[in-house]
Amino acid sequence: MQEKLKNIKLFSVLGDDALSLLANYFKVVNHKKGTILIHAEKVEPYFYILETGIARAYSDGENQQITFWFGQAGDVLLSYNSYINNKPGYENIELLEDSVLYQIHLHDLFELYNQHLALANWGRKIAERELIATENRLIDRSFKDAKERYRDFIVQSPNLIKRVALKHIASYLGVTQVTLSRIRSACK
Amino acid sequence: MQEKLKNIKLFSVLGDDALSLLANYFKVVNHKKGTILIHAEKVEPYFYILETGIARAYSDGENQQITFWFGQAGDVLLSYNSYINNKPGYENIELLEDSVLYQIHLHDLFELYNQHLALANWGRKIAERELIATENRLIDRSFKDAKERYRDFIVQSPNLIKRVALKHIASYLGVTQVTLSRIRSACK
DNA sequence: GTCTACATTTTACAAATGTTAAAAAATAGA
DNA sequence: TCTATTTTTTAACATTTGTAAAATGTAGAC
Repeated sequence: MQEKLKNIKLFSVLGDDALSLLANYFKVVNHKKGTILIHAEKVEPYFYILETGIARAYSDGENQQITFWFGQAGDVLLSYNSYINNKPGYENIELLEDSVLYQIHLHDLFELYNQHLALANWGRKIAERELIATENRLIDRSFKDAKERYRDFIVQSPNLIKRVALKHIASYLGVTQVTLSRIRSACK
Repeated sequence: MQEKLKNIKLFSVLGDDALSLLANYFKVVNHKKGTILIHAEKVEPYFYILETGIARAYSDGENQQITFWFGQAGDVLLSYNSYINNKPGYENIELLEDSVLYQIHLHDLFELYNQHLALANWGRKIAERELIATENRLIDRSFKDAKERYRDFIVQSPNLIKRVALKHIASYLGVTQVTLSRIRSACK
């Protein structure tokens, strides 16, 4: 397991001692495309890292779902409100492809955080990086119009464009599918 | 200093040992209204906690500034990209009132993170909480129209409505000042 | 192949928001 | 208090985006 974890970029900053500790608790799991790994309104007790596959996080509204995050190989999947506050989360996470994941129980992870300094700081950086990315997306919503956001998305996530339904990309970009379709036809 | 820090909610989860460690490095600083405490495009080496006052974080565009965050008493002010990547950040942070702050050098803070387990986990939670708040704001941009976002803002941040210029609130809500003005006059 | 379900595009119209400019109101300093 | 400056509002018009419904495209089951 330790060898497998070593291949994940997220773990590359960790020393062998931290890695071997983690390896004791991580477990490989496989899930089919369409699996809802994390459910909104529930306390979800697992922390996952995606080895292969694609995932999306979304929230349910009255008439629509809003996809606000995509996960790719090496990314962390979890219910942040479960993780931080031990309370039901706001996000569903769906696997958009058959996936292989590494799974650890939050209980174990927190135990490790409280035992191992390097791991606690590693966990800190995971959240900090995600925060910067999210804050930048929020800022882009104001600075850039939908066309620019779509163009940026194509450049920054060419692999997602190919593999993810446009309706999900539309809501990720903050527009309806009709608007995205208009943008796409104007680009031809 | 330790007694002062104890009054900040952010520190309430810390034990006396962690707090006294921190207290050795934190320093009280005063700044006038209008001070730009954190500059975009620069590596900013300090981590601040606001004791009294109000602050806003904004990014500069070609024709406009986008305010994407407000800080109040007890909140953390820093350049996340300086903090995490030791690289120039994207945010300016301006004090909107005369303020009292606690200041610590990032170098010292990281030293503490690498010495003290409880502090490393405390730093983790700071970022995690901010992440949840930011992610929720991003989701709200899609689910709610400007009128709803304004109403929510009034309810959730009544103190900011009173003390912050409407032009800043407009860009925080993701609309122009003209649109916010229309919303406000329709609410009367 | 044909059927079915689902995804995407297109169309026409409606609603929301942006742009620009100007007026009005509020505020800070002298 | 008065002036100068800034903030906020208002107006007219342009643009973007949303909504609903129909048309088209796509993939898999049979």
